[in-house]
Amino acid sequence: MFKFQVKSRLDGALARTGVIKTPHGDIKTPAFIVVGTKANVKAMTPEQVKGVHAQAVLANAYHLYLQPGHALIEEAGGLGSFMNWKGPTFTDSGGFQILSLGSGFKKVLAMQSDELAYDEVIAPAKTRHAFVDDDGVTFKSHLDGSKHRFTPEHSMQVQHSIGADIIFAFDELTSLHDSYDYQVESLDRTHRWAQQSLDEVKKLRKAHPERPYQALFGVLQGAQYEDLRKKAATELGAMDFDGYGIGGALEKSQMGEIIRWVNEILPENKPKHLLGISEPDDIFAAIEQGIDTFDCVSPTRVGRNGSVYTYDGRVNITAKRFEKDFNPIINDCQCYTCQNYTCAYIRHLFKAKETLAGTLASIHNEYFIIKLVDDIRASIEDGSFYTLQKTWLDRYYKR
RNA sequence: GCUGGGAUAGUGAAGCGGUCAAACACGUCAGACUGUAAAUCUGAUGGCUUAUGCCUUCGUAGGUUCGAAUCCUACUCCCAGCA
Repeated sequence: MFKFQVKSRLDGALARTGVIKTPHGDIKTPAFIVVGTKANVKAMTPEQVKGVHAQAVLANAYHLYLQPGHALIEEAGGLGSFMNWKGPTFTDSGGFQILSLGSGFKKVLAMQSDELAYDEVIAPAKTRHAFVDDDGVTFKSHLDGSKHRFTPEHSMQVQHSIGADIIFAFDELTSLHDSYDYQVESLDRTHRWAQQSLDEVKKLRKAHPERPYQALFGVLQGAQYEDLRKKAATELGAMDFDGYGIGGALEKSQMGEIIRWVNEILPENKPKHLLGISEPDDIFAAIEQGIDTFDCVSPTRVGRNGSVYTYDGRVNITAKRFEKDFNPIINDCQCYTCQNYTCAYIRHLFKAKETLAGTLASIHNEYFIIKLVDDIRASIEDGSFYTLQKTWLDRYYKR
Protein backbone atom coordinates (compact mmCIF):
# COMPACT_ATOMS: atom_id res chain seq x y z
CA MET A 1 0.00 0.00 0.00
CA PHE A 2 1.45 3.28 -1.07
CA LYS A 3 -0.51 6.36 -1.95
CA PHE A 4 0.01 10.06 -2.34
CA GLN A 5 -2.82 12.55 -2.17
CA VAL A 6 -2.51 16.25 -2.77
CA LYS A 7 -4.66 18.16 -0.31
CA SER A 8 -4.14 21.78 -1.13
CA ARG A 9 -2.12 23.95 -3.45
CA LEU A 10 -0.63 27.37 -3.35
CA ASP A 11 -2.16 29.62 -5.99
CA GLY A 12 0.07 30.15 -8.97
CA ALA A 13 2.92 28.05 -7.63
CA LEU A 14 3.99 24.43 -7.47
CA ALA A 15 3.79 24.31 -3.68
CA ARG A 16 1.24 21.92 -2.23
CA THR A 17 0.30 19.98 0.86
CA GLY A 18 -0.65 16.35 0.91
CA VAL A 19 -0.37 12.96 2.53
CA ILE A 20 1.89 10.03 1.71
CA LYS A 21 0.36 6.80 2.91
CA THR A 22 2.79 4.00 3.67
CA PRO A 23 2.44 0.59 5.31
CA HIS A 24 3.84 2.08 8.52
CA GLY A 25 1.77 5.22 8.63
CA ASP A 26 1.05 8.52 6.97
CA ILE A 27 3.37 11.42 6.28
CA LYS A 28 1.80 14.83 6.07
CA THR A 29 3.62 16.81 3.44
CA PRO A 30 5.64 18.89 3.08
CA ALA A 31 7.64 16.97 5.66
CA PHE A 32 11.17 16.94 6.93
CA ILE A 33 12.48 13.38 7.13
CA VAL A 34 15.02 12.81 9.87
CA VAL A 35 18.22 11.03 8.86
CA GLY A 36 19.22 7.90 10.73
CA THR A 37 21.98 6.58 8.51
CA LYS A 38 22.97 3.51 10.49
CA ALA A 39 19.48 2.68 11.75
CA ASN A 40 19.60 5.32 14.42
CA VAL A 41 19.27 9.05 14.54
CA LYS A 42 22.61 9.98 15.98
CA ALA A 43 22.52 10.84 19.67
CA MET A 44 18.72 10.42 19.87
CA THR A 45 16.43 7.63 21.02
CA PRO A 46 13.38 6.82 18.89
CA GLU A 47 11.24 8.31 21.66
CA GLN A 48 13.17 11.55 21.34
CA VAL A 49 12.80 11.40 17.57
CA LYS A 50 9.09 11.05 18.03
CA GLY A 51 9.19 13.82 20.60
CA VAL A 52 10.46 16.30 18.01
CA HIS A 53 7.46 15.32 15.84
CA ALA A 54 9.48 13.54 13.19
CA GLN A 55 7.17 11.65 10.87
CA ALA A 56 9.67 9.35 9.21
CA VAL A 57 13.32 8.29 9.29
CA LEU A 58 15.75 7.77 6.42
CA ALA A 59 18.58 5.24 6.71
CA ASN A 60 21.36 4.32 4.32
CA ALA A 61 21.63 1.01 2.47
CA TYR A 62 25.39 1.25 2.02
CA HIS A 63 26.09 1.66 5.73
CA LEU A 64 23.63 -1.01 6.81
CA TYR A 65 24.91 -3.41 4.17
CA LEU A 66 28.41 -3.08 5.66
CA GLN A 67 27.23 -3.11 9.24
CA PRO A 68 25.40 -5.07 10.57
CA GLY A 69 24.48 -6.49 7.15
CA HIS A 70 21.12 -6.26 5.44
CA ALA A 71 20.39 -9.94 6.01
CA LEU A 72 20.50 -9.40 9.73
CA ILE A 73 18.07 -6.51 9.49
CA GLU A 74 15.76 -8.66 7.43
CA GLU A 75 15.98 -11.36 10.08
CA ALA A 76 15.18 -8.76 12.74
CA GLY A 77 11.93 -8.02 10.97
CA GLY A 78 13.04 -5.05 8.92
CA LEU A 79 14.47 -1.64 9.60
CA GLY A 80 11.62 -0.19 11.67
CA SER A 81 11.34 -3.20 13.89
CA PHE A 82 15.14 -3.50 14.26
CA MET A 83 15.60 0.11 15.34
CA ASN A 84 12.33 0.43 17.25
CA TRP A 85 10.93 3.11 14.96
CA LYS A 86 7.27 2.50 14.39
CA GLY A 87 6.63 5.09 11.71
CA PRO A 88 7.47 5.21 8.01
CA THR A 89 11.05 4.62 6.90
CA PHE A 90 13.14 5.42 3.85
CA THR A 91 16.49 4.08 2.71
CA ASP A 92 18.91 5.78 0.43
CA SER A 93 20.45 3.56 -2.23
CA GLY A 94 24.10 4.19 -1.49
CA GLY A 95 24.42 6.43 -4.53
CA PHE A 96 25.49 9.36 -2.41
CA GLN A 97 28.58 7.41 -1.37
CA ILE A 98 29.80 7.62 -4.96
CA LEU A 99 30.39 11.26 -4.26
CA SER A 100 31.35 11.21 -0.61
CA LEU A 101 33.69 8.22 -0.86
CA GLY A 102 34.70 9.04 -4.42
CA SER A 103 35.58 12.49 -5.61
CA GLY A 104 34.95 13.78 -2.12
CA PHE A 105 33.32 17.09 -2.90
CA LYS A 106 30.92 19.26 -1.09
CA LYS A 107 27.41 18.62 -2.28
CA VAL A 108 26.20 22.18 -2.18
CA LEU A 109 28.39 25.00 -3.31
CA ALA A 110 27.88 28.58 -2.33
CA MET A 111 28.19 30.93 -5.25
CA GLN A 112 31.84 31.92 -5.43
CA SER A 113 33.40 28.89 -3.85
CA ASP A 114 33.98 26.92 -7.04
CA GLU A 115 36.82 28.97 -8.43
CA LEU A 116 39.28 26.21 -7.71
CA ALA A 117 40.37 24.16 -10.69
CA TYR A 118 39.18 20.61 -10.95
CA ASP A 119 42.51 18.94 -10.19
CA GLU A 120 43.17 21.27 -7.30
CA VAL A 121 40.22 19.93 -5.38
CA ILE A 122 39.29 16.54 -6.81
CA ALA A 123 40.29 13.66 -4.58
CA PRO A 124 43.23 11.80 -6.10
CA ALA A 125 42.46 8.25 -7.19
CA LYS A 126 44.63 6.67 -4.52
CA THR A 127 42.63 8.25 -1.72
CA ARG A 128 39.26 7.41 -3.21
CA HIS A 129 37.02 4.76 -1.78
CA ALA A 130 34.53 4.55 -4.64
CA PHE A 131 35.03 3.89 -8.34
CA VAL A 132 32.23 4.05 -10.90
CA ASP A 133 31.93 2.02 -14.06
CA ASP A 134 29.05 1.48 -16.44
CA ASP A 135 27.53 -1.35 -14.48
CA GLY A 136 27.97 -0.22 -10.93
CA VAL A 137 30.32 1.02 -8.27
CA THR A 138 33.16 -0.64 -6.47
CA PHE A 139 33.53 0.61 -2.93
CA LYS A 140 36.30 0.23 -0.47
CA SER A 141 34.63 -0.05 2.90
CA HIS A 142 35.33 3.01 5.01
CA LEU A 143 35.29 0.67 8.01
CA ASP A 144 37.97 -1.85 7.10
CA GLY A 145 39.05 -1.15 3.52
CA SER A 146 37.46 -4.33 2.18
CA LYS A 147 36.13 -4.24 -1.38
CA HIS A 148 32.43 -4.30 -2.18
CA ARG A 149 30.38 -3.80 -5.30
CA PHE A 150 27.00 -2.17 -5.70
CA THR A 151 24.99 -2.51 -8.87
CA PRO A 152 21.43 -1.22 -9.27
CA GLU A 153 20.14 -4.75 -8.76
CA HIS A 154 22.27 -5.30 -5.71
CA SER A 155 21.22 -2.01 -4.14
CA MET A 156 17.57 -2.93 -4.67
CA GLN A 157 18.12 -6.35 -3.10
CA VAL A 158 19.84 -4.77 -0.12
CA GLN A 159 17.09 -2.19 0.26
CA HIS A 160 14.47 -4.89 -0.11
CA SER A 161 16.03 -6.84 2.74
CA ILE A 162 16.25 -3.75 4.90
CA GLY A 163 12.59 -3.27 4.16
CA ALA A 164 11.98 0.47 4.32
CA ASP A 165 8.65 1.82 3.05
CA ILE A 166 10.27 4.08 0.50
CA ILE A 167 13.52 3.24 -1.27
CA PHE A 168 15.59 5.03 -3.88
CA ALA A 169 16.92 3.94 -7.25
CA PHE A 170 20.67 3.56 -7.47
CA ASP A 171 22.14 6.70 -8.98
CA GLU A 172 25.46 8.36 -9.58
CA LEU A 173 25.92 11.61 -7.75
CA THR A 174 28.42 13.69 -9.67
CA SER A 175 30.38 16.71 -8.57
CA LEU A 176 29.79 20.20 -9.88
CA HIS A 177 33.43 20.13 -10.91
CA ASP A 178 32.88 17.29 -13.35
CA SER A 179 32.81 18.38 -16.99
CA TYR A 180 29.58 18.77 -18.95
CA ASP A 181 30.55 15.77 -21.06
CA TYR A 182 30.97 13.70 -17.96
CA GLN A 183 27.58 14.87 -16.64
CA VAL A 184 25.98 13.72 -19.90
CA GLU A 185 27.64 10.35 -19.70
CA SER A 186 26.79 9.99 -16.03
CA LEU A 187 23.16 10.95 -16.55
CA ASP A 188 22.77 8.25 -19.18
CA ARG A 189 24.24 5.78 -16.76
CA THR A 190 21.94 6.90 -13.96
CA HIS A 191 18.95 6.47 -16.26
CA ARG A 192 19.98 2.97 -17.27
CA TRP A 193 20.42 2.21 -13.60
CA ALA A 194 16.99 3.69 -12.89
CA GLN A 195 15.36 1.25 -15.30
CA GLN A 196 17.37 -1.63 -13.86
CA SER A 197 16.39 -0.57 -10.34
CA LEU A 198 12.75 -0.47 -11.35
CA ASP A 199 12.88 -3.85 -13.05
CA GLU A 200 14.58 -5.43 -10.07
CA VAL A 201 12.10 -3.98 -7.59
CA LYS A 202 9.17 -5.25 -9.65
CA LYS A 203 10.77 -8.66 -9.65
CA LEU A 204 11.27 -8.57 -5.90
CA ARG A 205 7.69 -7.43 -5.31
CA LYS A 206 6.43 -10.30 -7.40
CA ALA A 207 8.66 -12.81 -5.62
CA HIS A 208 7.56 -11.62 -2.18
CA PRO A 209 3.89 -10.70 -2.38
CA GLU A 210 3.56 -11.18 1.38
CA ARG A 211 5.87 -8.23 2.06
CA PRO A 212 4.53 -4.72 2.60
CA TYR A 213 4.69 -2.67 -0.58
CA GLN A 214 7.98 -0.84 -0.99
CA ALA A 215 7.66 2.35 -2.99
CA LEU A 216 10.53 3.09 -5.34
CA PHE A 217 11.58 6.65 -6.09
CA GLY A 218 13.65 7.43 -9.18
CA VAL A 219 16.47 9.89 -8.68
CA LEU A 220 17.04 12.89 -10.91
CA GLN A 221 20.54 14.11 -11.58
CA GLY A 222 21.89 16.59 -14.10
CA ALA A 223 23.93 18.87 -11.86
CA GLN A 224 23.48 22.55 -12.66
CA TYR A 225 22.48 22.10 -16.31
CA GLU A 226 18.96 22.96 -17.37
CA ASP A 227 18.93 20.67 -20.39
CA LEU A 228 20.17 17.73 -18.35
CA ARG A 229 17.79 18.33 -15.48
CA LYS A 230 14.87 18.54 -17.89
CA LYS A 231 16.05 15.45 -19.69
CA ALA A 232 16.14 13.65 -16.35
CA ALA A 233 12.61 14.76 -15.55
CA THR A 234 11.31 13.76 -18.96
CA GLU A 235 12.92 10.35 -19.09
CA LEU A 236 12.39 9.31 -15.47
CA GLY A 237 8.96 10.94 -15.41
CA ALA A 238 7.88 8.52 -18.11
CA MET A 239 8.93 5.56 -16.01
CA ASP A 240 6.76 3.76 -13.50
CA PHE A 241 8.20 5.12 -10.26
CA ASP A 242 6.10 5.75 -7.16
CA GLY A 243 7.79 9.07 -6.60
CA TYR A 244 10.93 11.01 -7.39
CA GLY A 245 14.02 12.10 -5.60
CA ILE A 246 15.84 15.18 -6.71
CA GLY A 247 19.49 14.68 -6.08
CA GLY A 248 22.87 15.75 -7.15
CA ALA A 249 25.29 18.45 -6.37
CA LEU A 250 23.93 21.89 -6.95
CA GLU A 251 24.76 25.48 -6.62
CA LYS A 252 22.82 26.94 -3.76
CA SER A 253 21.66 29.96 -5.69
CA GLN A 254 20.14 27.70 -8.34
CA MET A 255 18.30 25.34 -6.08
CA GLY A 256 14.76 26.63 -6.50
CA GLU A 257 15.19 27.01 -10.23
CA ILE A 258 16.45 23.47 -10.69
CA ILE A 259 13.54 22.08 -8.71
CA ARG A 260 11.09 24.10 -10.77
CA TRP A 261 12.57 22.86 -14.07
CA VAL A 262 11.98 19.25 -13.09
CA ASN A 263 8.73 19.61 -11.17
CA GLU A 264 7.07 21.31 -14.12
CA ILE A 265 7.76 18.15 -16.10
CA LEU A 266 7.42 15.31 -13.56
CA PRO A 267 3.96 13.79 -13.03
CA GLU A 268 2.35 16.05 -10.48
CA ASN A 269 0.42 13.35 -8.67
CA LYS A 270 3.61 11.73 -7.41
CA PRO A 271 5.60 12.80 -4.35
CA LYS A 272 8.87 14.63 -4.84
CA HIS A 273 11.68 14.21 -2.38
CA LEU A 274 14.65 16.56 -2.23
CA LEU A 275 17.68 14.62 -1.12
CA GLY A 276 19.88 16.00 1.60
CA ILE A 277 18.77 19.58 2.01
CA SER A 278 17.65 21.47 5.11
CA GLU A 279 18.95 25.00 5.38
CA PRO A 280 15.93 27.21 6.02
CA ASP A 281 16.25 29.27 2.84
CA ASP A 282 16.61 26.08 0.82
CA ILE A 283 13.57 24.58 2.52
CA PHE A 284 11.40 27.55 1.55
CA ALA A 285 12.74 27.54 -1.99
CA ALA A 286 12.20 23.80 -2.37
CA ILE A 287 8.69 23.72 -1.00
CA GLU A 288 7.75 26.71 -3.10
CA GLN A 289 8.75 24.69 -6.15
CA GLY A 290 6.72 21.65 -5.19
CA ILE A 291 8.95 19.52 -2.98
CA ASP A 292 6.94 17.26 -0.67
CA THR A 293 9.64 15.72 1.50
CA PHE A 294 13.31 16.16 2.18
CA ASP A 295 15.90 14.74 4.50
CA CYS A 296 19.16 16.05 5.84
CA VAL A 297 21.92 15.21 8.28
CA SER A 298 22.41 18.84 9.10
CA PRO A 299 20.26 19.22 12.25
CA THR A 300 21.99 16.35 14.03
CA ARG A 301 25.47 16.81 12.63
CA VAL A 302 25.59 20.49 13.25
CA GLY A 303 23.99 19.92 16.64
CA ARG A 304 26.58 17.40 17.72
CA ASN A 305 29.20 19.92 16.70
CA GLY A 306 27.76 22.59 18.94
CA SER A 307 25.68 24.64 16.54
CA VAL A 308 22.00 25.34 17.22
CA TYR A 309 19.23 26.97 15.26
CA THR A 310 17.58 30.16 16.42
CA TYR A 311 15.13 32.43 14.64
CA ASP A 312 18.05 34.80 14.16
CA GLY A 313 20.34 32.30 12.48
CA ARG A 314 22.43 29.37 13.55
CA VAL A 315 24.85 29.97 16.40
CA ASN A 316 27.67 28.08 18.05
CA ILE A 317 26.40 27.43 21.55
CA THR A 318 29.98 26.86 22.68
CA ALA A 319 30.71 30.57 22.23
CA LYS A 320 31.92 32.48 25.28
CA ARG A 321 28.87 34.73 25.29
CA PHE A 322 26.68 31.80 26.36
CA GLU A 323 28.83 31.00 29.40
CA LYS A 324 26.40 32.65 31.77
CA ASP A 325 23.30 32.69 29.62
CA PHE A 326 20.68 31.01 31.77
CA ASN A 327 17.96 31.23 29.15
CA PRO A 328 16.92 28.44 26.82
CA ILE A 329 18.25 28.49 23.26
CA ILE A 330 14.91 29.99 22.20
CA ASN A 331 12.64 31.41 24.87
CA ASP A 332 9.29 30.22 23.58
CA CYS A 333 10.53 27.02 21.92
CA GLN A 334 8.45 24.01 22.92
CA CYS A 335 11.17 21.41 22.42
CA TYR A 336 12.34 19.24 25.30
CA THR A 337 15.72 20.94 25.36
CA CYS A 338 14.41 24.47 25.56
CA GLN A 339 11.73 23.50 28.06
CA ASN A 340 14.32 22.12 30.46
CA TYR A 341 17.83 23.42 29.86
CA THR A 342 19.74 26.66 29.59
CA CYS A 343 22.37 27.77 27.10
CA ALA A 344 24.91 27.90 29.93
CA TYR A 345 24.26 24.27 30.80
CA ILE A 346 24.37 23.06 27.21
CA ARG A 347 27.57 25.01 26.63
CA HIS A 348 29.05 23.42 29.72
CA LEU A 349 28.16 19.95 28.42
CA PHE A 350 29.89 20.68 25.14
CA LYS A 351 32.97 22.05 26.86
CA ALA A 352 33.05 19.00 29.11
CA LYS A 353 32.57 16.73 26.10
CA GLU A 354 29.52 15.10 27.58
CA THR A 355 27.41 13.14 25.12
CA LEU A 356 24.23 14.68 26.45
CA ALA A 357 25.34 17.91 24.76
CA GLY A 358 24.90 16.41 21.30
CA THR A 359 21.60 14.90 22.29
CA LEU A 360 20.10 18.13 23.60
CA ALA A 361 21.35 20.12 20.61
CA SER A 362 20.07 17.49 18.15
CA ILE A 363 16.66 17.45 19.81
CA HIS A 364 16.42 21.20 19.52
CA ASN A 365 17.67 21.34 15.94
CA GLU A 366 15.40 18.57 14.69
CA TYR A 367 12.45 20.13 16.47
CA PHE A 368 13.29 23.51 15.01
CA ILE A 369 13.51 22.33 11.40
CA ILE A 370 10.48 20.07 11.66
CA LYS A 371 8.48 22.89 13.21
CA LEU A 372 9.56 25.20 10.41
CA VAL A 373 8.31 22.73 7.82
CA ASP A 374 5.09 22.21 9.80
CA ASP A 375 4.55 25.96 9.85
CA ILE A 376 5.20 26.16 6.13
CA ARG A 377 2.67 23.39 5.53
CA ALA A 378 0.07 25.35 7.48
CA SER A 379 0.95 28.49 5.56
CA ILE A 380 0.27 26.77 2.25
CA GLU A 381 -3.09 25.67 3.53
CA ASP A 382 -4.11 29.13 4.68
CA GLY A 383 -2.42 30.96 1.82
CA SER A 384 0.13 32.85 3.92
CA PHE A 385 3.17 31.09 2.49
CA TYR A 386 4.83 34.14 0.95
CA THR A 387 4.30 36.26 4.03
CA LEU A 388 5.86 33.59 6.22
CA GLN A 389 8.71 33.12 3.79
CA LYS A 390 9.57 36.79 3.77
CA THR A 391 9.27 37.53 7.47
CA TRP A 392 10.94 34.30 8.53
CA LEU A 393 13.91 34.51 6.19
CA ASP A 394 14.40 38.25 6.68
CA ARG A 395 14.89 37.66 10.36
CA TYR A 396 16.96 34.50 10.04
CA TYR A 397 19.49 35.93 7.61
CA LYS A 398 19.45 39.48 8.93
CA ARG A 399 22.81 39.52 10.76
C1' G B 1 71.35 19.82 57.83
C1' C B 2 73.81 16.75 53.78
C1' U B 3 73.67 14.54 48.70
C1' G B 4 71.45 14.34 44.11
C1' G B 5 67.48 16.06 40.57
C1' G B 6 64.46 20.07 38.92
C1' A B 7 62.18 25.17 37.99
C1' U B 8 60.25 26.77 30.09
C1' A B 9 54.20 30.45 27.63
C1' G B 10 46.93 28.87 30.79
C1' U B 11 48.56 23.36 31.95
C1' G B 12 51.86 19.21 30.82
C1' A B 13 56.30 18.90 28.28
C1' A B 14 60.52 19.36 24.31
C1' G B 15 64.72 22.35 23.60
C1' C B 16 70.71 22.19 26.46
C1' G B 17 75.51 28.21 22.88
C1' G B 18 73.33 31.07 17.36
C1' U B 19 68.30 29.00 12.28
C1' C B 20 63.98 30.36 19.73
C1' A B 21 58.65 34.08 20.71
C1' A B 22 60.47 28.83 21.88
C1' A B 23 58.42 21.74 19.06
C1' C B 24 54.31 18.84 20.57
C1' A B 25 49.94 17.76 23.42
C1' C B 26 45.99 19.55 26.19
C1' G B 27 43.27 23.85 27.26
C1' U B 28 41.26 28.48 25.51
C1' C B 29 39.07 31.55 21.54
C1' A B 30 36.77 31.72 16.79
C1' G B 31 34.76 29.48 12.45
C1' A B 32 32.79 25.57 9.28
C1' C B 33 29.31 21.60 8.69
C1' U B 34 23.12 20.43 3.32
C1' G B 35 20.80 11.87 0.39
C1' U B 36 26.72 11.26 7.76
C1' A B 37 34.35 7.98 6.14
C1' A B 38 31.85 13.77 10.92
C1' A B 39 30.47 13.57 19.19
C1' U B 40 34.29 15.93 13.18
C1' C B 41 37.34 19.42 10.71
C1' U B 42 39.90 24.31 10.09
C1' G B 43 42.31 28.65 12.01
C1' A B 44 44.27 31.67 16.02
C1' U B 45 46.64 31.32 20.73
C1' G B 46 53.30 36.42 24.80
C1' G B 47 52.23 41.96 23.64
C1' C B 48 51.72 45.71 19.79
C1' U B 49 50.44 45.13 14.86
C1' U B 50 49.70 45.37 7.81
C1' A B 51 54.38 43.36 8.78
C1' U B 52 59.99 39.04 5.93
C1' G B 53 58.60 44.58 11.81
C1' C B 54 59.25 46.18 16.94
C1' C B 55 58.90 45.07 22.28
C1' U B 56 58.89 41.66 26.56
C1' U B 57 59.66 36.42 27.93
C1' C B 58 62.32 30.32 29.56
C1' G B 59 62.41 30.76 38.86
C1' U B 60 65.39 35.63 40.78
C1' A B 61 69.99 38.43 40.56
C1' G B 62 74.65 38.73 38.57
C1' G B 63 78.56 36.88 35.19
C1' U B 64 81.15 34.48 30.72
C1' U B 65 80.41 35.20 25.32
C1' C B 66 80.06 38.80 19.23
C1' G B 67 75.61 35.91 20.85
C1' A B 68 72.48 32.42 26.56
C1' A B 69 66.15 29.10 27.68
C1' U B 70 70.88 26.58 26.83
C1' C B 71 77.60 27.69 30.23
C1' C B 72 79.27 29.76 35.38
C1' U B 73 78.09 31.92 40.49
C1' A B 74 74.77 33.16 44.36
C1' C B 75 69.94 33.12 46.06
C1' U B 76 64.58 31.33 46.31
C1' C B 77 61.31 27.41 45.88
C1' C B 78 60.03 22.12 44.67
C1' C B 79 61.10 16.65 44.56
C1' A B 80 63.83 12.15 46.04
C1' G B 81 67.39 9.72 49.24
C1' C B 82 70.31 10.16 53.73
C1' A B 83 70.58 12.21 58.63
